[in-house]
Amino acid sequence: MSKSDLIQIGQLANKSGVNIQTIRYYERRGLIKPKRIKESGYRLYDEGAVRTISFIKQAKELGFSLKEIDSLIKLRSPSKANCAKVKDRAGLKLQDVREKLGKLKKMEKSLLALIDDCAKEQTFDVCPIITALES
Amino acid sequence: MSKSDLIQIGQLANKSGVNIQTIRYYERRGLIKPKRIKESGYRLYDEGAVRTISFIKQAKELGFSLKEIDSLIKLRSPSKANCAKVKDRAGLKLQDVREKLGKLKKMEKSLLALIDDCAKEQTFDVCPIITALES
DNA sequence: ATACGGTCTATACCAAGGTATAGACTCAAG
DNA sequence: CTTGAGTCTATACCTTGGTATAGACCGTAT
Repeated sequence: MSKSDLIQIGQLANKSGVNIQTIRYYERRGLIKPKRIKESGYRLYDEGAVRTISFIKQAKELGFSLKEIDSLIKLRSPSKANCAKVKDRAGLKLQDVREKLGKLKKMEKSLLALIDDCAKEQTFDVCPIITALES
Repeated sequence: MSKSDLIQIGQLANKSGVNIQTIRYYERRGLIKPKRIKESGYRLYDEGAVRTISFIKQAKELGFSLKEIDSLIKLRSPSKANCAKVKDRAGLKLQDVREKLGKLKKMEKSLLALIDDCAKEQTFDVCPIITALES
């Protein structure tokens, strides 16, 4: 597929596994926009759009809101002019991500422990899953 | 505070930083229940409830739905009878958690790269953030 | 015994993130 | 040149995860 092959919204929806209305909704929210629009009003997208949608889906699964995802997406293509600002915001996002990483690692550990203990047919007074995330 | 000190819903809400209605909502959803209930109907909670609520809050931030969190909580206290089932479900949750971990790590990496490149005042053709999560 | 804050149930409302429908227009195939 | 699938806008509706309010009851300090 060459760089200039543009697809319609239905194909984009298919490729990226979301509803057509959802794509239009993301557009209203400013998360994505078509490469170009025909005179008829038909939206035309490039391959990058598939990646953007799949990014949105995954970031959502990681607990980011559409607003946060928007600000992540907008970090793209920093120029000299906005580089400092982008760097700051990327730093903030990095903190978020690392916090989430820490919590998930604790959760992973406790699930492993649970599975292990279970194998030994043990029981617990205190739930190891819940205890895992104590600050 | 001794083991038998029970607190009222308002205190629980305060300690765990959520709304009183939210606690009652979680109860309706089966995520939490009071240690005991007075004849007056007043709910009384132990310290474990604070931990449960804080677990729910954190798991939500990690992108788990209340339904998923419910099933995580219900993994607690496996007995010989249900141990095999608990082990299976813990295994499934572990997969979820590891997938999320992988994605977050990619995100962390690309944020670091972004910050680094930004420091050198570079620009990009393709957004490194979005590219990061490609499967 | 009364006042005042906490709690109860029930019900209504809210925001985020979609999803569905109606009615009109587009476009490619026959 | 029509027919059927795809798309358009606009609007209404839905689910999840809460939050607020009303009206009644509880509990304790004065």
